[in-house]
Amino acid sequence: MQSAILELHTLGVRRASAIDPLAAIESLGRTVALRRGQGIYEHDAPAEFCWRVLTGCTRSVRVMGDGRRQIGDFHWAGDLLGLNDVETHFADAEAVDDIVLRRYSRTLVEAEARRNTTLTQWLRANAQSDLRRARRQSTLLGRKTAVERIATFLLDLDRRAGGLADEILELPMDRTDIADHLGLSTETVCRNLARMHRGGTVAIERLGVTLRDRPALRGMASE
Amino acid sequence: MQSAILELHTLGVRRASAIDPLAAIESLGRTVALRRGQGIYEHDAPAEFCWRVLTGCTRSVRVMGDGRRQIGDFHWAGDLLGLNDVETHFADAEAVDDIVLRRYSRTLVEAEARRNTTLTQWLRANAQSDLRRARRQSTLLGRKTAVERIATFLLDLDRRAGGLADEILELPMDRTDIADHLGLSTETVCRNLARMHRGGTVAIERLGVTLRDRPALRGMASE
DNA sequence: CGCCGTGTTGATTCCAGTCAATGACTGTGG
DNA sequence: CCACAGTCATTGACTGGAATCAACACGGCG
Repeated sequence: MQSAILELHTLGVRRASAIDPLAAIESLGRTVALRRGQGIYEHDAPAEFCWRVLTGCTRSVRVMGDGRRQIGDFHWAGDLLGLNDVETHFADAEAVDDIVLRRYSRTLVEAEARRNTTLTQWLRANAQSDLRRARRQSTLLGRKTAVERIATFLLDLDRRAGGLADEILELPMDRTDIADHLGLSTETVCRNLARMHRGGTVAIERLGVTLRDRPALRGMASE
Repeated sequence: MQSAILELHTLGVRRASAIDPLAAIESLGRTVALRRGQGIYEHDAPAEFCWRVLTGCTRSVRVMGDGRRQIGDFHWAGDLLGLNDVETHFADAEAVDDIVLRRYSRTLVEAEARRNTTLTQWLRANAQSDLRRARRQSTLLGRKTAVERIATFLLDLDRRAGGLADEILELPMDRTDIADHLGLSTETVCRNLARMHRGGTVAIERLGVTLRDRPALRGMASE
């Protein structure tokens, strides 16, 4: 359990505050490892736990009756999930690759939040930050073209990863996941990546892509 | 200022708690009336105020460089806006029709939130509720067809309005607003409404529509 | 070595967008 | 009271971008 927190601090943690907001209940958490594709929680199930990603990547999926999928968010080391689902979970959560999570009782988090104002404020900020990204995603899904969506997606990942010059940008999720996140088909994702590749904007690697021309990519994203 | 709150309680107020969360600072608010089309605040401007809709309807708009619009949300009597924008506003807000708002200083709201736990909790719940709707909208924009989007939209409005049998469902926004909310063109909105009309699912009225066959509409929405 | 899952590419279809014209109302001023 | 302009809604014709359908390539692994 100590190792979990220590490990966390050695990783590139996104949006993590200097002080761990869940420090007070950290020792009451439990570390869980899952293999790629396994489920973390399911839509409509009681939101008994929330989770912090320690290593790996997860996805939040909403599935329609006929199988159409929409991936709301990917979560990475340091991110929390399930925290903003009131009563029941609002989506399925699944492991994109092999992951390690730390699990906390929501009852405990909420109890702690009632006596710790800082935590409550932080929880609100967390919800607001999720909201901001969801709104940005709406613009992408409602109004952007396929190229714009893909360029935006790559730049978002790049920003999170630190935007290192010629480093390979790892894409743990498969083309279907990317497509379902961007409201496209896998074929359209492939074709546009191929086109960017031919144009010299990106290079397609074994486990990801390398961004060769970020300015061009920013142009394609029409932010 | 008393009249504002009284008036509020005489309206069909959505998601309003029995106790007004902003009661403590209600007397420090200011009532503002705007004509249709006027702006309330602008994207990237400092989020100095938040607002409660007393009468009428507002829209939150994100505009891309080339003019493409995405309307995130419509807000109605009882709804708060601008509350979840941290530091600066994340969208433009405009009056859909003639509206009356009550304006509160965000500094005061935040100050009150620091000493009033109930308010803090409520603010978080507010952000979560906005988030939930934004996520639902993502599924709509990412994966639903034009008919499904329109049917979903109509049923959402209907639910808010109370779902009265043959009452006319007022649509204060124009077709462009609906289109920009659903990620469609005005023509597609028109054509599909016309098709629903021909099929007897809805009737198209002067200032709105009447839902003639809600079960059929629910089928079209594929929720 | 050959299977299987994933990725890529090609051919074709189709839903929704675009362009264009017309119609229905509203409000205004003569 | 009516003519007119302006706005918004509707409908039609055509186009186009992405989806769908269909092979095929490739790498990992039993």
